Amino acid sequence: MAVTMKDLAKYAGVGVATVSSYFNGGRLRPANREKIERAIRELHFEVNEVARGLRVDHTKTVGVIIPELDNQFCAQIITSMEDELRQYGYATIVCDCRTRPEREREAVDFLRRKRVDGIINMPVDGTGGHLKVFTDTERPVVVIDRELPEIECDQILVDNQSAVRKAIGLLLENGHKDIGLLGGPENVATARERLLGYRGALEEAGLPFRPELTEHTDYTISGSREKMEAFYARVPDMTALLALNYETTAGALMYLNEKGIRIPEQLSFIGFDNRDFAQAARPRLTIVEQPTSEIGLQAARRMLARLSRKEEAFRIIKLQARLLMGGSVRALNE
Amino acid sequence: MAVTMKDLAKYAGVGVATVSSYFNGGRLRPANREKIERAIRELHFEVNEVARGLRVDHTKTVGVIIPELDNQFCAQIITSMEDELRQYGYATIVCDCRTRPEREREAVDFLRRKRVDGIINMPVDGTGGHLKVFTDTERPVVVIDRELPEIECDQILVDNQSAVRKAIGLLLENGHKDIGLLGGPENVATARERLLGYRGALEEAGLPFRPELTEHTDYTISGSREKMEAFYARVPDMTALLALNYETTAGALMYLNEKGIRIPEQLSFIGFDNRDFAQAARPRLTIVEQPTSEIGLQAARRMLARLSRKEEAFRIIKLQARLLMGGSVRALNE
DNA sequence: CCCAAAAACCGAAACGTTTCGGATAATTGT
DNA sequence: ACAATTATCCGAAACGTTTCGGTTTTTGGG
Repeated sequence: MAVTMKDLAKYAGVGVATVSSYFNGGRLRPANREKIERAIRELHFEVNEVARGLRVDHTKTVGVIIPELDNQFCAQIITSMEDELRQYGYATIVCDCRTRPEREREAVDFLRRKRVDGIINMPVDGTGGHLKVFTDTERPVVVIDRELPEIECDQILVDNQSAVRKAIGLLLENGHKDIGLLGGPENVATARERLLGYRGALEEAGLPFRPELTEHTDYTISGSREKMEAFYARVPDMTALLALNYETTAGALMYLNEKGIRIPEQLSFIGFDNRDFAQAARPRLTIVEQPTSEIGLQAARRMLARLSRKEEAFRIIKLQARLLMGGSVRALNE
Repeated sequence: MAVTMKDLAKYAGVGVATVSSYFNGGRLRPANREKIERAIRELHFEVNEVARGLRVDHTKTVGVIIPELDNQFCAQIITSMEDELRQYGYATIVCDCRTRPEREREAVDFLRRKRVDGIINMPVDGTGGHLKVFTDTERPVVVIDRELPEIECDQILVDNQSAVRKAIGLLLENGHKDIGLLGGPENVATARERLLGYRGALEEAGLPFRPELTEHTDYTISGSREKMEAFYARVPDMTALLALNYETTAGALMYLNEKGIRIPEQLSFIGFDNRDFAQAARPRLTIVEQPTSEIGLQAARRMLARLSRKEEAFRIIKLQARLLMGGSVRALNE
C-alpha cells in the first residue's frame, strides 16, 4: 500500500542505504540527490517513523504526567510545552493522575511501556519514588513546579518564597500588620514554601508571627470557602488576606462576597494565579502571577536538550513570579 | 539489552511463534503456557509495542486536536477522554491549535505522520477539509462539540438550541420579556445554534425578536467586557441577560461589577459553563452547564468502538446541557 | 594520464514483533 | 492399535527503517 524506502530507491535508481543517508543528512552526489528528490515528489514518499523508531530505539514522543489537566495552572504549562515540543517533531502524551499517587505510578509505567523518550512530571508523590522505574531505563526526566530533592534530574520550579514575600511586602508597605494567610495542605511542598515566605517576610519586617493568622485548607474551592468562615470569625482584626493558590482565592472570595465583606474597604486581599478570575472580580484583584508559560517552555527546552546531547549536569531552575496590581489592596497608612 | 521474545522463547524452550500466540490469546497446551509464564516472570519480559506496531500497523495511540487546552471546557473534555482511552491501553497525544485553522491543518498532518490510530477533533475549520488527509488513510475520526456536516464520521455534540431554550424558558417563567443576549462570533457554529435557540424560545412564547437585544462578541473576556458597555447603554430596559459562553459570562460580570449594577435586583443574569466561576460569584450564578465529561467519555467510547470493529454506521450523538440554579435570576411577576 | 586517497554508494543484516504454511503432536472413532 | 482428523507448534518471512563492511566512483597531485 504505502510507498516504502525500497520502492523509492528502486524508482530513483539508487541503493536503499543512499536514500536513508539522504534523510539523515549524509553527503550525496548532486545527481543522486536530485534523483531522490524527484522520486520523493512523484511517489509522495514519507518516512515511517514507527519503523525508524524500532531501529533506533526512540519514539520522538514525550510523556507528561500532571495532577489535573482541568486546572488552569497545569493547562497553561502544558500548552506552551506541547507547542515547543511539537516544533521539534516530538509528540506529547498527557496523563492526568487526578492527584493520586497510585495513578501517578501507573502513568509512569504506562509511558515506559509506550516507550516515550522522556517524561515531564509535576509530581504528586513527594519522594519521587514513582520515577525510578523510568530513570532506570536511562531516559531523561524533567520535574516541574514541585521540587523532588531525592531525584537527580532537571527541575523547573517557581521561587515560591520570593513570590509570597513580594505579596506580603506590598501589604506591609501599605501599612498592614495583621495579615491573614489562607494556605494549603501541609504535605504539599509548594504550600510549605509559600508559608515559609510568609514567615520570612514578617520576620524581616520585625513583626511577630501569629499562628492564629494562618489557616490550612485542602486547596479546593469549597474547602477553602468552608474554612474561611471560622477563620475570619477567629481573627476579625485582620486587615489583609493572602490566598495561596487559585482555589483558595476563589473560595475566599466566595465567602467574602456572600457575607458582604467589602474589598478593599474592610479587608485588603491578594490572590494567586488565574488572571481571568482576578480581572473579572470587583474590584480587580491584585494577584501573584506564576510564570506558567515560561515553566512549560523551559521544561520543554530542557527535555529537548537532554534528548539531543546526553551529557551536561542537571539543572534546577527557579523562575520568578510577579505581582499583578489590581485594586484590592487599601493603604492603611498616610 | 532488553529481553526479547526470541530470548523468552529459547528460555522457555518453545518456539517464538508460540510465545506470540500466547500474548495474542491463542490456544496453548497447558504445559507450554506454564513454561512461558514462568519465563516471563523470571526474565521480566515485556512486549515491545513499537515493534508490534510496525508489524500490525497501529500504534495504540490517538490524537486529539483542540482549539485551546487552556480553556476549562476543553480541558474537562480531554480529562475524561484520556482517562477512558488509557484504560484500554491507548495513549492520547494532544495538539493545541490555538484556534487557528492553519495550525489545525498542521496538527492533522503531524498526527498522521506520527501514525496515530485515530483522531478526535474539536474543529476550528467548519468545513472539515483539514481532516481529509487523515480520513484518506481509512482511519477513524470523531468530531466533538461543533458539527461538521460535510464530514462522514461519528460526532458527539451538545444540543445547543435546547440548552439556550432552557435558560430563556426560566427567564420567561420569571416574567422577563426584554432579554439581552451576549453571543459569539457569527462564524462559530455553536454560537449560531445558541442564537437560534434564543429566537426559537422567544417565538414560541409569542414574543417579538428585537435585534437590538442581541450583541455579538469575539468570545474573549476582554472583548465581551468592551461590548457590554455600548450594549447596556443601548438597551437600558433589558431586565435579564444571557451570556453564551464562559468568556462572555466573565466579561459581562466584569462590566456589571465595575458599574455597580446589582444582580439580580437590577438585572437578572444567566451564564454559561464554568462552575467554579459561577459558584464563587455573588450571588451564585444560575448557569447553563454543558456535559463536558460526558462528551469526553462518549468520544473515547466511540473511538474505541471504531478501532475494534470497523463496520457500523456513523452516529451523531447530541447530549443535553442542564440548568444549574443559582440566585442570579429575579422573579418579576407574582 | 595514472594512482592513491577520499568520498559516495551499495546490499545485507539487524531491530522485535506477527503471520504464514508446513510439520508435529494429541485426539477421536473404529 | 491405527488411520484420520484436529489441535498445537514451529521456523522463516515480513513490516520499513538504519547501519555495517565492503565496493565503486570521484578527486587531486605528480
